[in-house]
Amino acid sequence: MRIGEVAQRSGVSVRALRYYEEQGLLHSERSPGGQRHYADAAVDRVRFIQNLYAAGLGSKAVLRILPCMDHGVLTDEMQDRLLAERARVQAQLEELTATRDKLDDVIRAGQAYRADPSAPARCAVAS
Amino acid sequence: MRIGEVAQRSGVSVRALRYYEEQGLLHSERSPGGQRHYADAAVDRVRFIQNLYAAGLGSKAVLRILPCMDHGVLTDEMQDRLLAERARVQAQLEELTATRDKLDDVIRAGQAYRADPSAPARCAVAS
DNA sequence: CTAGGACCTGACGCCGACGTCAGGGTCAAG
DNA sequence: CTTGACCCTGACGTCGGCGTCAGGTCCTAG
Repeated sequence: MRIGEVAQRSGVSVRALRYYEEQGLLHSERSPGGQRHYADAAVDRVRFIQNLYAAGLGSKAVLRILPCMDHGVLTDEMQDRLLAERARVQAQLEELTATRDKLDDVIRAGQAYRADPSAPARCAVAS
Repeated sequence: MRIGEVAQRSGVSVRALRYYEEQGLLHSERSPGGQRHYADAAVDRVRFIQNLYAAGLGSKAVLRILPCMDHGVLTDEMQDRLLAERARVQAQLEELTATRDKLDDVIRAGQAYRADPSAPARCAVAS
């Protein structure tokens, strides 16, 4: 499939796909005329890349992680990196959970205030 | 307390605090000489701002959310925004969880390979 | 009174992950 | 063979969240 279809299926822009290739994150075969052609698996790969970006990893970190998806092989160094990134993601998860809960607090406090404006007003900003 | 102490306690840079003020996220009283002075609550506020940033909200979104922390009052519009942002955070949480699990898959597959390199190698890249 | 550490206001720099524009080639259908 | 959709390679633009430097002020201790 060509780049436009990959873009559509994976939900990212054509420009982004070319950027990924530029960064060494995504490979393509070329037609005689120079156009990129991708295997079906590229779509999932792109989605995974997006996930890693969303998890706060930069393209360098992604570049360090992706090879083991290709080979299924894990050097000591790779394993360390993967574990380190896993830890980072886990930490992010916990922070995010706390933030969500805090948002819930604010929402609840506001609703309580709306129900009874004379009640104790301020919501806790406590950490 | 002055800006340096707030910075230290909240774990962000002095520059960042001035930036927050510039964006209308954080208020300070000024000494006669022009130096910023903060209430103790500023530290928690700053941490919360950081959390919201980490949750992927831009300063505009944060600016829309913070007022209700100050007043404890919730207009219809504010409530909608809060709920919307909560939903976004929740979605992020779920994506992140999936990403973490996928990382675990990769790690496990790699370890299995190391234990027995002749075993079925590739790990799943499936969405 | 003086030193030196903390603070002030601009204002420019940076970096990643693309957006966007220009100018031109490719390719399948009719 | 032509058309029109899709694709190509540069190369510059953007935007947020600060970092950093310059040149000057404040304030507290001794």
